[in-house]
Amino acid sequence: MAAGAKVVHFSNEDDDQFIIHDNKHAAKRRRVQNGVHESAADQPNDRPESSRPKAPTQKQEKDLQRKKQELFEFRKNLPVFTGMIYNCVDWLGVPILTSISFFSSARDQIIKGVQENETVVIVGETGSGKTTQIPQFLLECGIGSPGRGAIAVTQPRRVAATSLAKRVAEEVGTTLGYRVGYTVRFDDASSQHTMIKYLTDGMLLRELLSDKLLLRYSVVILDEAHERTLRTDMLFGMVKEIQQTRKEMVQRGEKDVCELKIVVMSATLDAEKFSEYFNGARIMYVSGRLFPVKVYNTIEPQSDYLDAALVTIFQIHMRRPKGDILVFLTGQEEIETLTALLTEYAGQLPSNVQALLPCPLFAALPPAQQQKVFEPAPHNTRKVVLATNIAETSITISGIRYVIDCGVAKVRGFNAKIGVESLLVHPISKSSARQRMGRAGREAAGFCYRLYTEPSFGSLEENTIPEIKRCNLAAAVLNLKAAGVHDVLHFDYMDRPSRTSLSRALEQLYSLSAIDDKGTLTQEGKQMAEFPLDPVFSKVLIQSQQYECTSEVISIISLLSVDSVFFTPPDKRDNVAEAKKRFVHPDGDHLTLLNVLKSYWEVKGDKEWCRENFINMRNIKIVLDVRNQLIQFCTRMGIVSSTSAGNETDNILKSFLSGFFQNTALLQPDGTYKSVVGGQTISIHPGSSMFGKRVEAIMYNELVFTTRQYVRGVSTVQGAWLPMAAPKYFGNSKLATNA
DNA sequence: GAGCACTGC
Repeated sequence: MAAGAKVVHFSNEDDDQFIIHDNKHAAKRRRVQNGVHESAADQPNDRPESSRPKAPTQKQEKDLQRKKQELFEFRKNLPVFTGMIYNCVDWLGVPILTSISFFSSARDQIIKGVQENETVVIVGETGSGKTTQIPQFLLECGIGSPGRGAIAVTQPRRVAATSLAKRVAEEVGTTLGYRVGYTVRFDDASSQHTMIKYLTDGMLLRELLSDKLLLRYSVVILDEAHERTLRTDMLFGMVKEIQQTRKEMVQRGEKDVCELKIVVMSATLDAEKFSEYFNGARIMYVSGRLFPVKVYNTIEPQSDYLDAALVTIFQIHMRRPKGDILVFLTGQEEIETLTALLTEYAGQLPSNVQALLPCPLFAALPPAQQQKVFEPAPHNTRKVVLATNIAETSITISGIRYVIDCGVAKVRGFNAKIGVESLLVHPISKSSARQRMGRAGREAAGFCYRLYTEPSFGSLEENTIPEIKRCNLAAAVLNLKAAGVHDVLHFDYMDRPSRTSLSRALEQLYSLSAIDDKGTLTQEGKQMAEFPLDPVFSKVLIQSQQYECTSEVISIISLLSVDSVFFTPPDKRDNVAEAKKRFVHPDGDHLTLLNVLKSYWEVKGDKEWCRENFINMRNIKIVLDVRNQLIQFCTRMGIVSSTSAGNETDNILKSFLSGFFQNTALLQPDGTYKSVVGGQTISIHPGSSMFGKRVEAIMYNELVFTTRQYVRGVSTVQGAWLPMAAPKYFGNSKLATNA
């Protein structure tokens, strides 16, 4: 390689490399001061209003039928409709035709498959139409019917559930919420007439609490099963058990019960694992509609993938035909750094070359700016989307023909032994790398540039570790107990969490008095499980009655349920810090957050005020939704939600301490803080109002290890409060005697 | 002195 110049060499590439001057120093992770964000406050997020679940009028009926007919022309050409169904694939994933496949359509085979088997695993690539069509097939053949029960289709994400329901309602020819509908948090477009219901997996878990055998459904379709979210994994175990129970009930001749069909849908080829778990369920493969993607790996390992990404972007830009580029990076900071560098270099491009438009994309970005990613690039311009993992599953962008994959991602972890969460950069799995690659082949043949060598790819884990094995299970275990699963240690998990992790969750629930020493749910535990909250928050909310500050506690819990009520454009960090100071309460973040909400109410949510104070309007709206929902739950459970602490703000903090007594730290003589549980040195996150302050004791909302053990959501507490907050926990400790 | 992947009830 020439001195002072840098090229990234990929496998299979021809030799004419585009060379730009070595920018290694420029690419260092410096904080970018001149970002590209223009407006501070985002646009209000207008959540689509659910249509009222009514039967269509005669006129509507006519329009609906016309639309249905139009859509049918498209539907009938989908692979899942008339394509091939394969019973098996060879080791490369290439389908092997079997004789049955030739005699009937894919549709008929799928129907037959579900009719003849209690559980079916369907593997289909993106574009096969499985998620929209299969529920309709099952409705048309009568497996889903008013007599037998409805069809539930679970999705890991809200947007997917709502948009799929809208589409399928049109295809079926019904008004949304009537025969086809959806149920997600804060938004329900379903009725007793709904036969196909799309819902988030979390929502089905909640329905399980009141309908323990899911009797209103005859089929449960678990979609996107390969993602292995915590909730999908919990559903696996629960529906498997329910299926067995209902089968036995039918065999005993009980009335008003039919067997439960389970359909597991997955995009990847790990179907054997699902099949094995579901007692050898039948596997069916549906062909998809993905275009081929040519993969390049670097010849040498890259020490700085950000730098390598920058060079690769220009290599593609100068030498490859039209088509937008999607770059996978790990986080906001990297994205902002690369956006700035790209803007800088793009300005130096010769005038005969098309322009380059960087578009950052990450979850914390305000919706108005996320929207820019979807707008087609201006004439003679190539769009470069710089994204986190959000573009791997949650957001699909059209026009992408080139993917650059850095091979790493930030992953949430949980060390059950010491009970600490972490957020660290980790190599992705092969399946994740394939998923990223596939983003280049959705509309035409594409190209994927991996910024790591082929042997490195070979050494990656096959699949991402399921979430259930790397998170705090307290909420999940409480949910299981409330749904009637007493023995959570021997529950039928597809991937069993470690014993340490389960024990820790049980211990935590015991310390919160949610379960007794036999592991049985207490009265308080039952109440805690009702709330759509982490058990710790539920505990605080229940305890707030004694401290007479339920109103404030509900507000603060709602505020803590979003990442941040502020929005920080990269070039306005100082201004944001300045704005935050206006709300600071000397006792810390809990009461500071409350001040933000109070101020927001005082100005009645004025948009200009929000802009001036860098208030994240999308998140404030979520806060208000959560708050309203919590008030509703309180009313239902006989908790007076309007009780206010007035000026007794200590009571608010004492309430929080009754749940968060384990999340406390004491000031050491050297000025650092040491956690009460575990005795670790922790640092207050720079985003906290308590940053740099020294007080006797602090309580924090969360502890996450990134570059250090950082605590966020921090407030001052008095050491003397600790034994009062958790007598069972601190009763014999030194702290209690000192106090 | 200095920083927060993504979902969901």
